[in-house]
Amino acid sequence: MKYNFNEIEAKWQKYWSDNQTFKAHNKSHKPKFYVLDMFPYPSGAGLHVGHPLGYIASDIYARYKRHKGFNVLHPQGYDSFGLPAEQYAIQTGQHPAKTTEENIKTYRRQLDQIGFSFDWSREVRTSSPEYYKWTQWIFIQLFESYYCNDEDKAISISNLIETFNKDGNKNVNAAADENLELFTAKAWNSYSDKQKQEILAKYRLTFLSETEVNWCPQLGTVLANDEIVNGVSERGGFPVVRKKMKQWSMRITAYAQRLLDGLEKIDWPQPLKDSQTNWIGRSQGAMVTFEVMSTFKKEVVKLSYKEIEALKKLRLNLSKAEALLWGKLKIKKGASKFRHKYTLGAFITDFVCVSKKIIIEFTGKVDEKERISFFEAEGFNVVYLNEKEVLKNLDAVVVKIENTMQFPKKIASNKISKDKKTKIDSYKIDVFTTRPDTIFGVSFMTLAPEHELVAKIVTDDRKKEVDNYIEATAKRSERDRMADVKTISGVFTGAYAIHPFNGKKIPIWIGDYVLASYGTGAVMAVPCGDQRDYDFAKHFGIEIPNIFQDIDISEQACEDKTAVIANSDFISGMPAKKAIKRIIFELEEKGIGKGKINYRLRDAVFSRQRYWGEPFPVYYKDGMPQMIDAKFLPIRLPEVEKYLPTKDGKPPLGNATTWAWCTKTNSIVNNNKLNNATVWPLELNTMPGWAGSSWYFNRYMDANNTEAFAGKEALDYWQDVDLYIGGSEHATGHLLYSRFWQKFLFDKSLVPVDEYAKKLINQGMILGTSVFVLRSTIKTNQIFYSENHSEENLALKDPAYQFYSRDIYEKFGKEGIIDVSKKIKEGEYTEVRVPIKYFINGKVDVKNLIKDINFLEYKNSIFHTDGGLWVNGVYKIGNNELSHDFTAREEVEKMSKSKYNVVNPDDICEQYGADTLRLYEMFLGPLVQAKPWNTAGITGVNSFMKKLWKLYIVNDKFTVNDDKATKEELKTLHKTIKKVDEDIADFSFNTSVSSFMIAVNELTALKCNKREILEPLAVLISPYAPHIAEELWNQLGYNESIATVDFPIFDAKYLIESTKTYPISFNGKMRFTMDLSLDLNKEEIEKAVMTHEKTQQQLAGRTPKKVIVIPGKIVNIVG
RNA sequence: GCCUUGGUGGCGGAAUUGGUAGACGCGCUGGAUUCAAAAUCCAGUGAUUGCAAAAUCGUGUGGGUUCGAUUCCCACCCAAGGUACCA
Repeated sequence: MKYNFNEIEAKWQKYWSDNQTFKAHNKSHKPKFYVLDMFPYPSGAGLHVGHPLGYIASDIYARYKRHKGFNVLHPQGYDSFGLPAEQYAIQTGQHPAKTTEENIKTYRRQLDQIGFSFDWSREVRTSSPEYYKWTQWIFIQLFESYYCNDEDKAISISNLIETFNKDGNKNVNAAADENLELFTAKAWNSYSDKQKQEILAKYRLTFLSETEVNWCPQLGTVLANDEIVNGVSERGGFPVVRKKMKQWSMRITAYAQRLLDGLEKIDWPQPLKDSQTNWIGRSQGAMVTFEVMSTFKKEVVKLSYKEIEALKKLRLNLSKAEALLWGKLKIKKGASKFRHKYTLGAFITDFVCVSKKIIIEFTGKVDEKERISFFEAEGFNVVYLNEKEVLKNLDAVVVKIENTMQFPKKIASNKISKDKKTKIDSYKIDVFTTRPDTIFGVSFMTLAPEHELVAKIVTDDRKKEVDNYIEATAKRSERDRMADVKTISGVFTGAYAIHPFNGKKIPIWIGDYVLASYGTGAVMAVPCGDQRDYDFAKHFGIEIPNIFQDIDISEQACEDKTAVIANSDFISGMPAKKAIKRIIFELEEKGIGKGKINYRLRDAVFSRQRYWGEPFPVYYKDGMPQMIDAKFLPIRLPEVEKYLPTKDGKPPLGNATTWAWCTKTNSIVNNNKLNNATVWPLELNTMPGWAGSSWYFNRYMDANNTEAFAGKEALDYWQDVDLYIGGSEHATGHLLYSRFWQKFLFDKSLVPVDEYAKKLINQGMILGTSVFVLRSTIKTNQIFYSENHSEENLALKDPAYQFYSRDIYEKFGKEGIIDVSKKIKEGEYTEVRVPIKYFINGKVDVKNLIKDINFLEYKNSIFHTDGGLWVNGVYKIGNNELSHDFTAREEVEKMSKSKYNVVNPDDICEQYGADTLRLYEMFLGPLVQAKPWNTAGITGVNSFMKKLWKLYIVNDKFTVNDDKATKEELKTLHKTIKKVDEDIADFSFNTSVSSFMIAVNELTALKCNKREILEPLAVLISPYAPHIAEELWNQLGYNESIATVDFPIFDAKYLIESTKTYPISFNGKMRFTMDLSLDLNKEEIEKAVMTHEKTQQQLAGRTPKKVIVIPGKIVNIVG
């Protein structure tokens, strides 16, 4: 009987599966314990060695807890919607469902082969309709809810409607859009259904909003941030533009404070909590409004070139009603002459008769209010029309206009008009500051260069400089602008703001250290209190008033909050805290500001323009989104012919022919039935990757429930996750969004707890070796040889990329590839990752690389190898040994499919067995630390397994006997029990493996083959190496699985020592050791040490100044 | 820039509340076994000097606290991950 791991592992894996050993029960007298892994995305590359790292750790924990008497829930599933499957579908035309199914099969085989104790009866797949039915259901719940700030929780939108019916919205305190308008109950009840829906959307927890996306016209898709490198698409290098798109958003901002507060009660790693805290970005301060001085520019704002161009187009593109009306109005001459699309101020009017001061406008413009006040302030009479009435009775409309011209309505008195005028003419700058107490120290303001006001306030003489600066800024990334604190740059706009308290003129600058995306994109600069403002002021010679008492600011700003405020009118002499309160009070009194808590967190975009994701349960009636009744869920993903966006840029679902909602039959019907009455278009976006993963941990509790996302009884029993293991890269994605959803579900009383994971551990990632090859950035028709090749040139039919062996680059390319090709200049080449599997013995296997599915675009490329080159996949020149060699650069980085550097665990299982793989991955180092993958040490772990086996089975015979264990044997055992208990509690699995090795080494040396020792040892090791443990347990004579056998109990009595080997140090340096009884007291120890000959030898006649004796620890002789 | 984590032999990594630095494993060297190899077993293995006994140096760098520092404090350097704050 040899240690045949393949046989043993297969045997026990089958046993576990046949006997459902790890099935968790929703009813049990045992205490519950829920161990969860972040479920994997089933990519085509299969499981890599980085995945199991966390899974092995959690599996050890789960198995350990079973031994400790817990009812353990340890499930697994697949986050199976995602981009790679879709990308593959685009490339190969295969349905993502099909490839996903295949990939899952591979994953399952690989997971099974490592021997995880998952309860597979609870498997979930986010892409299965039975699962996403409930994702859609939760989405509907979010749509039907709003966040009430008074109750501090989400409640049903129907409550809100009731309030509107009774009181309008004046008393509503809810998380909502910024641009809310007040309305009365009367007004509410007079609104059309559409208007009501528009207002409610501003409150709902999920809503449609215009959001900017990265649009790549050439690829015809929206790109994720990490698909963009240096402003162009990673694939293909095409330009990317910012484009506005209507998308679903989640009002996560409503939960900002609770997400922050919740962090205090969960045991998650501090760095992870920090990044969530920073992501939410709470800062307390005040909003202050500064008025811009309007001493110049009485003239109306000029339109930019772009706007004029747009105007020309507008004039050509009249609506039917407009065209009809223009036909009537343009014939009027003289004082009654009308112009159309004429600009007044910053507004474009529909029609205007300047001499008679009449404006004719179609209703329904977004900025209608501002238009009215401006037009009226300018003394115009405005006639409002709607399209329908023009189309219906043109003549009546013309009569109406003529009447107005004859009997002009008296417009508001001059005085009010003037007031309004100043209001319109003067711009305002809102700033958020955490130090409103320093407001008297403001000596300039800085706007972000992209701030919308910049173009409006800049003076003519500064315009050119400002424009140049804006252009230069646009090229810099936000990261770059933030990180670079050394370069101080900015431009004065020529405009001034007015200090709200002392009326001083404050110059307005723009500077790229201010980001448009943060706060209001404007800063009130206080150079004496902020180092960056200080540096800016110094650099440009701006005044630096000192508002701190007895503080020298000649060298640097004072950012100390304890400084007392001075030279600040009514707050002089106050400490910061008091001054802040007073200023906020004054700001509120004057109506120019208020105390505010600002969050950096923004509402989360919840749409993707992709195929392979959850469809929304939404159809559009007259352009307004409608939820499909929950009883008709799931709304299944439709079939499409192509997974690319449609020609007119709609998401891939736009290709579906059966994708309309019939409200009569409540079913999905063919698009040709669309009738704008009973059949309406369905939503074309799909949900993002984080939708399905935001609640899956609840589904596992009751995975097969068809009546609810999970039954109440199951939810109440399992409550929450006791241990969650996963990577820290999900800190601000999955881990924040899922907390948000959980809190929402909690508010709706759908789950019993508002934090779903008590404890979380981040496993460190496994690093892999990536291989980079050099490629020209452009395709050329000519192939040029480097000097060691022939001199001839070849002309290609089609232009192709050129790849260069690293050695060629090293030899010739130090000053750029120019020396190699004589045409490809420096900077015109780039690095491309290639899969590690084509990197053999330090060389790239070009022949097979170009056949790879991901490299099809390089099929016809030219590869400059060390001794020749490949053209069109054929080897052209050179026939020596070197000629096929293609070298590349290696780099250690995160192991990931997208980096093509994954290593598959299958080979290791095959060669050494799953138990060895499990132990080895743990033995690599601390769980939480990142470490490079290297199989060098695996033989050591494998030989440990063999040694363990040999303790029980010698010469193929089971040799365990019932003799009494010796003191030493018991000591080894209990030492190990203690260590393993402690290590598991600390998640220090690597040291456990070491202590197993030590134990086995010691027991081997003692020739121990006693049941009293070897039985507990098998249990001890079973969480780590379950297959061998089961087999040994079976050999020991048990027919039941070892999985729930009680864990050995540590007994300290076996570790009691009578002597201690004392290290004897001289001036802190250990010189020799002495065995002494632990019964000795300080004096006795000192005496024994001092009389020892080695001590005398060390002292060489000197008398020690001091002797430090710590009984049981150390002796140190000083002198 | 800032935040987080980390920096210990040739390599992965150990080291209780400050108390014998380098456990355990790999690799390497030598030996046993073998016709030979694999496998297995035994011994050695931080560096320098030395026949040895032993000595000196050594946990990223420089300081400090202490009888004693990988561990605590200060300053700095490097690497990886993240990128929000300072408005």
